[in-house]
Amino acid sequence: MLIQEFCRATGLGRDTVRFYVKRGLLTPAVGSSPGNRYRVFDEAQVERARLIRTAQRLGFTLRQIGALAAEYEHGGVSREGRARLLRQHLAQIDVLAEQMATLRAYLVSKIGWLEGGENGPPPGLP
Amino acid sequence: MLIQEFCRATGLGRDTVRFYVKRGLLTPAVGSSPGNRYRVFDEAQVERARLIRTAQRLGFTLRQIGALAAEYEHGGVSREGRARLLRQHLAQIDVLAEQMATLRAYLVSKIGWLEGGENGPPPGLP
DNA sequence: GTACACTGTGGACCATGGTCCACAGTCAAG
DNA sequence: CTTGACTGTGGACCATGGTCCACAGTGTAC
Repeated sequence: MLIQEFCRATGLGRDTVRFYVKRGLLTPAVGSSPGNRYRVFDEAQVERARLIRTAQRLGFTLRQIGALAAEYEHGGVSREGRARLLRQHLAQIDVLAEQMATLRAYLVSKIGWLEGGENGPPPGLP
Repeated sequence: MLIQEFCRATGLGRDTVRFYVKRGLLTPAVGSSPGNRYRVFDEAQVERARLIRTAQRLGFTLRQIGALAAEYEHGGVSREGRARLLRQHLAQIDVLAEQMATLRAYLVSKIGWLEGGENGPPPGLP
């Protein structure tokens, strides 16, 4: 598929896709026919775009995602190196999860307090 | 406490604190003695700074955090309005949690695959 | 072959969230 | 009363992650 259809498939903008390609996050084939330089995307690229967006929402930078995506595509790193890289990402996610749980618990208790007529003291951050 | 001690207490930089104050995220008293304009921070501000950093790591923008922080300080919104605001944040967190769980599961299975000698096909993103 | 949609490129521009710097006032210690 | 640490201000600068634009080539339909 060409860029427009890829944009529809992924929800990304044309310029965002160009930006990701420039960063090496997406690696479409180039030249749908000899003579042009149209980028040609396949399903693997669509899947990769989804991975990028997910990781991004989790607070990973495009730089980090580049490493993760390269791994995802079986980049030339050693098996141990790749596993170590993934464990780093995992640790990052687990830290995030803990903080998220904390903030979530705070929000839940605060909502309960607000809706319960504000009895007692307002809950504080743990 | 003055800004330097506040920075030590929160791990923020001087300029970052100034930046947050400008944005209204932190609201120190001004004037430790008549004649100066030194910002005076208390424990509530330290706690607030922690809330800001946590929320920020979870992907909230400073703009959103401003609203949350105002709520935290019992800003002048109605009880229903405040509860609604908090539920929005909660929903945002829950979406994030789901995506996080997905990516986490992918990472775990991929690590297992790498460490198990790469038997079978590489796990795909769910 | 002309029109029109689609594609490419390079570069300018933008918002966010800081970070750095020069310069000036404040204040406690000696 | 000077020195040095600390504070304030305004403004320049930076990285990240886009977004917009003008201009030019491509491809298809008429």
